[in-house]
Amino acid sequence: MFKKVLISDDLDSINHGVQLVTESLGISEVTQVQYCDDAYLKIKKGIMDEAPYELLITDLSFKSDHRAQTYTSGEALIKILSREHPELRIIVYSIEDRPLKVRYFFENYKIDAFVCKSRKGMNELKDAIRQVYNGKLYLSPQIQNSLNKQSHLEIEEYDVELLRQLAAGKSQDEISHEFKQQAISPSSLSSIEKRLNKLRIQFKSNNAIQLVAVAKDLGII
Amino acid sequence: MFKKVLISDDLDSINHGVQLVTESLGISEVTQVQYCDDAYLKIKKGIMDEAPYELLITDLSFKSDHRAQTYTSGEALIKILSREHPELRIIVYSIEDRPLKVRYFFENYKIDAFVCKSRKGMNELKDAIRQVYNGKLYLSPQIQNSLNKQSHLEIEEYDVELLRQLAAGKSQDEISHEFKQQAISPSSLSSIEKRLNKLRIQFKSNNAIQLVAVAKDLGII
DNA sequence: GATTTCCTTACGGTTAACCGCAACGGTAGA
DNA sequence: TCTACCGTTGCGGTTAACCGTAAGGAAATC
Repeated sequence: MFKKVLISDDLDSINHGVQLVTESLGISEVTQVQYCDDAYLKIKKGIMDEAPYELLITDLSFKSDHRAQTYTSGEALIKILSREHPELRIIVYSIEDRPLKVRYFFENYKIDAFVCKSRKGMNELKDAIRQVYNGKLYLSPQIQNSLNKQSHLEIEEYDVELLRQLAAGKSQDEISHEFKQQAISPSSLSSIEKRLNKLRIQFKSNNAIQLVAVAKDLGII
Repeated sequence: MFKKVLISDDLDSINHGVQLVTESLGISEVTQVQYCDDAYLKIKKGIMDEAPYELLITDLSFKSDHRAQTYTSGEALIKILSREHPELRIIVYSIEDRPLKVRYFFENYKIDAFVCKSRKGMNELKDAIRQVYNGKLYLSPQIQNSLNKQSHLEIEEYDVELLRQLAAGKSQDEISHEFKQQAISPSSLSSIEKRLNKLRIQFKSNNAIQLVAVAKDLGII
């Protein structure tokens, strides 16, 4: 089993719950932090001391407070760590359960497990730690279909940007000008209309208002 | 100190964290549940057995799953309990920290404390239990200004319904008919236009699309 | 090299949203 | 009682969104 594990979650209640899980697995050295920056520093220090952490269990969302932070989210932390220390195993433990988001993390950052905080989250986390220790990936049962569905795959970065601009209150005409200026293609008003029409059909929406609402529900924007 | 306490939170990690707090206060009989319906039944049973729970510590948001529930949220649970058993002390332990929401619970349900899940949530919860035991109210420091009513900007139920209908893809004309049918006043297209205009100004939105996006971000819908 | 296909763009017509103005009715205060 | 005020409703004009169609161009296919 892992010997040295780092737990990173801003909520103290959760941190204690996770610590309970690691202890039940007989992991000797477990450290808790409540800020992503602290997690980063602990991991760096572990490597310098030649006693590196083998596993990071981290939340995604961290409330900001008076302490200024370099890494303000679990994603930022995972991003830098997965690049600088690809040998570090990472388990995401989050309330997030939208398939698109889950897949995003596996595809972009090579995480080892994604466990959804839930009624059975602690048991799932225990399973996840075991699986990851054996070199396997782990996904909470409720999101196990997240990795192979291509239904959401059709959304491009362009569409996301379009939806973001809409949600920001821009008119289609303004977006057209914006895209022309940024040399984003296609940029004509007509193309933007057509693309939005496609998205409306895809997401079964009556109009742009509902479209943005649905996109927000799905975590696309 | 309290002798019999009920903890209600769907996340097992949190439940364990809260249990740790109650144990540290020397509370002998602590029960955990993960569904609001279970909380309601336990409390009813306690009264029937003439060994009632003195304190309920509950979350607000509960994920729904395969189990059909009568009470699907902490609010529904608190609503019924505060009416049927006003002698029961209630502490809300939630990630919610928006002043309007916090004040809403104090004004409508006579809760005894509102503790925000946070980095220091467990300590605050401990303080809250002590204060409530001494017959006082408790508020997490970060929301202590929530109770003074400064905000005339309060959103009415009517506005929320309007925004929901918009987000569901209804046109203003359709909403007008809908409201007429349900005898919701005002229902004229003109009034709906005017109300939406007011909301747009209030939330600094350019159009209905951005308005719905902002409302979703704020958790209004 | 010609044809097909896909994408971008343009344009006109229809519908819905947005905006200001004014009329109506209920209410509270003079 | 009169009047000022406020919220609701109706209406006309302007703007933006929506929708179908078609022209133009690039890449792909044959």
